[in-house]
Amino acid sequence: MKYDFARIEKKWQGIWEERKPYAAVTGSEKPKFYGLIEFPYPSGQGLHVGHPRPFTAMDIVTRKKRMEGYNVLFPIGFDAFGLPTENYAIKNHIHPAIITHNNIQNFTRQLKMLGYGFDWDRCVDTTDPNYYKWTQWIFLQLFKNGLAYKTTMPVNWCTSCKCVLANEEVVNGVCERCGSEVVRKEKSQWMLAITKYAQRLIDDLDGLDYIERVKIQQKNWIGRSTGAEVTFKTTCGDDIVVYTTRPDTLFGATYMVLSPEHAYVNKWKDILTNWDEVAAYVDEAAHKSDFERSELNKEKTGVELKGVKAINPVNGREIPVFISDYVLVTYGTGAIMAVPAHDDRDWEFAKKFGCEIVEVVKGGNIEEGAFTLKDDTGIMVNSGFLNGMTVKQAIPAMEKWLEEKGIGVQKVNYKLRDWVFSRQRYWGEPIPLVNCPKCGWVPLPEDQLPLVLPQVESYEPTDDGESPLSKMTDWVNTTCPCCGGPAKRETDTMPQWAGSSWYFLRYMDPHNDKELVSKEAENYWGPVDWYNGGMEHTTLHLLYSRFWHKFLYDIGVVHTSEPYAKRTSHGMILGEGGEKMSKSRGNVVNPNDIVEQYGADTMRLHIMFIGDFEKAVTWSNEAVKGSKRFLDRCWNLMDIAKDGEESKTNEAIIHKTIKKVTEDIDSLKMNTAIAALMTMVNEFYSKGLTKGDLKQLMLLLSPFAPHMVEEMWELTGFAEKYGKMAMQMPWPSYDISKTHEAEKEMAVQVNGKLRSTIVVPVDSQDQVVIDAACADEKIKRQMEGMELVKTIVVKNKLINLILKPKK
RNA sequence: GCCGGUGUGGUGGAAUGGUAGACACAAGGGACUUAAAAUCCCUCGUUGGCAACAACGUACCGGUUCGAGUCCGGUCACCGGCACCA
Repeated sequence: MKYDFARIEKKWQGIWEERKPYAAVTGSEKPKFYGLIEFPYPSGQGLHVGHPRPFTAMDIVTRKKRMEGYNVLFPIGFDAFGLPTENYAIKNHIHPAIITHNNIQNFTRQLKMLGYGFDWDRCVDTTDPNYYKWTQWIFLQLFKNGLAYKTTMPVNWCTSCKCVLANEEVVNGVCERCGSEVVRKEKSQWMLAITKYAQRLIDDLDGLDYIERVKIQQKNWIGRSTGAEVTFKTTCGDDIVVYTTRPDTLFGATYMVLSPEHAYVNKWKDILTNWDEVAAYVDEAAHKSDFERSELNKEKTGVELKGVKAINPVNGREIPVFISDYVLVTYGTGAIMAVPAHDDRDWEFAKKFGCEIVEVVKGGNIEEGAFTLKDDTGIMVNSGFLNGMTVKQAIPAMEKWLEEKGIGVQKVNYKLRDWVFSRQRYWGEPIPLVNCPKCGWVPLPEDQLPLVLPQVESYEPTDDGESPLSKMTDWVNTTCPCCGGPAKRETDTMPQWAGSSWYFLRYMDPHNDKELVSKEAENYWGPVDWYNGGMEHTTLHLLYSRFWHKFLYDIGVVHTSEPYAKRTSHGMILGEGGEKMSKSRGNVVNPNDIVEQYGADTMRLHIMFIGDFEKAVTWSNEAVKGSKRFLDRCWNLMDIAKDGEESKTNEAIIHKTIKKVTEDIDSLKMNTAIAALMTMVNEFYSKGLTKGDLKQLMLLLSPFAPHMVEEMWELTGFAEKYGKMAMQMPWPSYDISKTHEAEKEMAVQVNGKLRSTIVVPVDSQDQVVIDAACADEKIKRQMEGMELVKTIVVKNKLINLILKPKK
């Protein structure tokens, strides 16, 4: 009988739909396993070939866990708010909700076509009011706890999306989503105080089983540094506070720089003798985007604030004060002490503006460039009481001195900024706050949630930066929940990252209309045991959701301070030619086509076989055939398998393969697991097999090719015999003593070079092996005129004979 | 510039310090077939040789070791992330 994948896959998908073998039961006696994949954005293009890679891997992991006796939660949902849908709505005049609904249906159909073992009854949709009710609820808790605040600040403004972006959404100065220019714009925005969690977000990484590069990337992004805040007096009476990581170089501070946005610039307006020049520079800087500012880093610019001098606290010297856009207002105190001898940027600036350069760490040539040390062993000079110390000794010495004099304190700084949370767009969760002229920002009472998105005429954002919702006067004008007076609703919406920051909790209890998740369900399922997702989310979704989860932990909603116990990441799938798949290159592979031509099981198997899961791989349509051929060969084994239990002939290969596949699935080495299965099948063909042997193959293959295996399981009578599907059987176990063949081929080296191989009984004594090696014809030839001085035997692997010419 | 990662046949890729190239794809040869597809068998790192075999070979240079793709030091190339963060 031929392997008719189309019929088989349709048949079993129907059976699974009906019998629900993937349903997770909250509170079962079995140990729980919560495997999670990043839920997709239901785009109009449908499933991309990039989706099945992580989905299939976690599907295999969870299928094996089920067979190992775990109560598995493997859920799916849709992260459906977002700009592409909104833009499509604008263009085609269809409501985003309708588009979303259609796209979700299409995705659902495609995901079911691939045979994933999702518990569909727990499917969530972030745009469903029953879902975003709880997104809004969490926002209200953040607000009530002082972690959501509104402030006017320069923000990243995408000129094309007409929308504010978070720092994490700006890549190389352009919008991560659309690639358009991002400019600075002063706007009043809702912010989330993620920086209050910066230290915990770093510290708690240590206890987590995340792949190392994720931890490193998150740490770098949070960017913790330690140093000191030092106060400089000025001739005008105001003190300038700076942040420095190198207080030891204070004697070398020959000038100061404030950022153009520093509050003192305006405050000193009347003192400055060159105000016009200063004002012009400030104005110019204000109109540059962050990108332009850093692009122009070839040449430092700035203006001296004439009329004010600062006083270096260690030597009392008066030093000039500048403004320059190389000092960022958003980091530290927005002001620096410049040490041109030991900082590249300060050196460059000092050369251009003719500032004094004083060497305070010996060893460089400060005429040619700043001497920036890679270690802290440099010796201090020109530094009064620090002279002769190493940098390592000088830092605490100076910190102590500053502290005693009351002019400096130790300080920790982070690069991480608070999260710009509001968006001037329609297709997002409404922010459930009301602005009352008397009471200020007032949260909506929780019993009024969800605050449903109103129907609008046009979703088009405006150039003045107002959300489309602002035109809905009926909706905007409301009454203050606090005093009952007239008030206005917030018209900005939440960013796409909101709904995805907690969705894994909703899966635990998706239909609860009283709480976002019940205590019982959260206690049972939390935390997520294994979360796989893309590296591109490391400093976005992954960081945001850790932050929200910590907050939920603090207010007692969840019982763990971290959401995910384990995090792995998959590599990208590249198009033919090793390039990123894109419509313009015409190298996009549609999973539909592969499934139609070869079947879902081949698609699943091949996407796992293609290469190292963590690395980028190139898709090849040609190579898919090999995976199909393998499944055909598995199927055809039914014709040649003889009746009987597991055979002695195949015992070693079967036990070896069980061991290999078991270990490889746990470490996501699906490619080598499949290679091992292929080797076993090849051996079955050359040595013959029994139904008992085939049974083991079917069980091992079941997570990879579930449709085909269930059909084979039925045809070979095992379904009837056990009254269970193959996927419901226990995972095969191996006996380590049965993984060895009776005889082993061992390599024989002479002076480390392979010269021959011998076959000896497994676990032979060293002397037996050496004797056998010396008796080998090829080795005998090597030994002529030589003397054996040493032997090295690696059990069951090799013998190395060290020979030396005879005297 | 800083932080990660990678470099192995024609291709995708395997190798706890222990027989480099498992497992596949492609290619070539053969069987079956009227023919094609499918299937099955054989060859398949480079050089020399009919062969047995020998020499060379995991980006490059050096080191440690009985033994290095793997460990150490240095160099080059590519990929990803961050980047005027004081």
